[in-house]
Amino acid sequence: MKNQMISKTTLQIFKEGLAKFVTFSDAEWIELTPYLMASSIKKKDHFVVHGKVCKHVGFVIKGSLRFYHVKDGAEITGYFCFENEFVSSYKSYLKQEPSLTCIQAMEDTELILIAYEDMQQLLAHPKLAFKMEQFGRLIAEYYICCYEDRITAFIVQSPEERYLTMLENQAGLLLRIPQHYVANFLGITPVSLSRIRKRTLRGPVTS
Amino acid sequence: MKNQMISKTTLQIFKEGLAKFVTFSDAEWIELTPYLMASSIKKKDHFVVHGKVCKHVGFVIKGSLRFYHVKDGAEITGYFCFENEFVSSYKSYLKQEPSLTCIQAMEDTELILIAYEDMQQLLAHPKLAFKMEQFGRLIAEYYICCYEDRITAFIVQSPEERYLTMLENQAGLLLRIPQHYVANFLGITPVSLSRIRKRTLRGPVTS
DNA sequence: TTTTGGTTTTGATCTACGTCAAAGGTAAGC
DNA sequence: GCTTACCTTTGACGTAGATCAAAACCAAAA
Repeated sequence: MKNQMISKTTLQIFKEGLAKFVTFSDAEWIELTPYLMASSIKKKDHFVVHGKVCKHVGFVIKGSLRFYHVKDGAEITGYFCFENEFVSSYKSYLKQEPSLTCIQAMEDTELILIAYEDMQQLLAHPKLAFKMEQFGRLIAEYYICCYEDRITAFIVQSPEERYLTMLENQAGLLLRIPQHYVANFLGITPVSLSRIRKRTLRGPVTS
Repeated sequence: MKNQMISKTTLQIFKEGLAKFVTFSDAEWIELTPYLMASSIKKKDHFVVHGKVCKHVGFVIKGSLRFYHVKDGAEITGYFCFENEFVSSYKSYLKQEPSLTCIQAMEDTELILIAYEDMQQLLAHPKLAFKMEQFGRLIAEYYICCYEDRITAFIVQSPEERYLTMLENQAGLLLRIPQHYVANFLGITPVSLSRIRKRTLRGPVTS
């Protein structure tokens, strides 16, 4: 993971990504930019590893990442991040405590990072504090909604139903993620997912 | 669900509950109080029902509630709230869209409520806006951490393991919640939970 | 082209959890 | 007390998903 200057187009993508949550004025962007870092992660390298404190929130400019846990020596993938999404081991980042998950790039990935300490400064910044608080609240609320849906799926749906709804709502992702990662994400083994696909006769591309 | 004046002790409990997130000065409390409502819900009555927009966030002063979904005519309980916790059908409240979950009092319950419109006013209030934003952010972040753990449990643990960790970490709750609700919460049927308990020989009170 | 490493599929078998139904328990109400 | 309503346990049995292992597939590297 190495850090560089932020290109103009990268910054533009970031601005557009943030616009869903808050809009900063040009003057505010000038204040904000010094706290941002560009970074790239090569495929298979890690954004954060188990046991280390997650020091950054990232915004994915390009590429993708997966979250996984290690249990009995095996990796279990629990989540994914793609372009225009934020990425962090949230609990670790928010509490600055060791991360339970690993986050690894699935492809060569470009990010904009904000370090935890910088974020604390921004939250106390005379000109930016209010909007940063608002931004933080809206992001957090956004993820609460996502997580709520995901928990509900585990409570009320069978693995097969979870696969089929994923097929309806996020078919694009299925084309981009190795199937055994998807299986973990659904809470089952790769072998079982293969069988579910066979019996439902509905692969991601079937026309 | 009926609303009344807020008693002094109720307000005190609320203040202490908030203190985990933000502390308001006496002057700020004077501004804030008009936006609060006391409310009570009788056992089995609903805080919000499926299909209706959730108009309030509540803070539980006394009592408990359960979240449930209805699937094929059956109720599936997915979450609980107890004293000193916030309660709302978050996605519905935050987006002001129809709720997918029902929230029902498991016991006679007393709450402090903030209506959505009032919250919007507070978030724009000249004196309180900043702290309310901060408060909102911290609450949301708190729930993100809770949800993250819950999702992880579904991904990496078996139902039996989930039960045993619940037994370790939240044994108190098991004494207060009917077992068939706990079963749903763990993602299994009441019959299966009964068998897990038998085979692990570890009920909630075994000494 | 062949090799290699990783992924998906398939087969055989096991088992935890689901389903249905009956029997006990327990607590509230009459 | 008895009744009623609701939980929990138990039994019998079905099934989806897990496990283990082999084969097929596929794409990148040599």
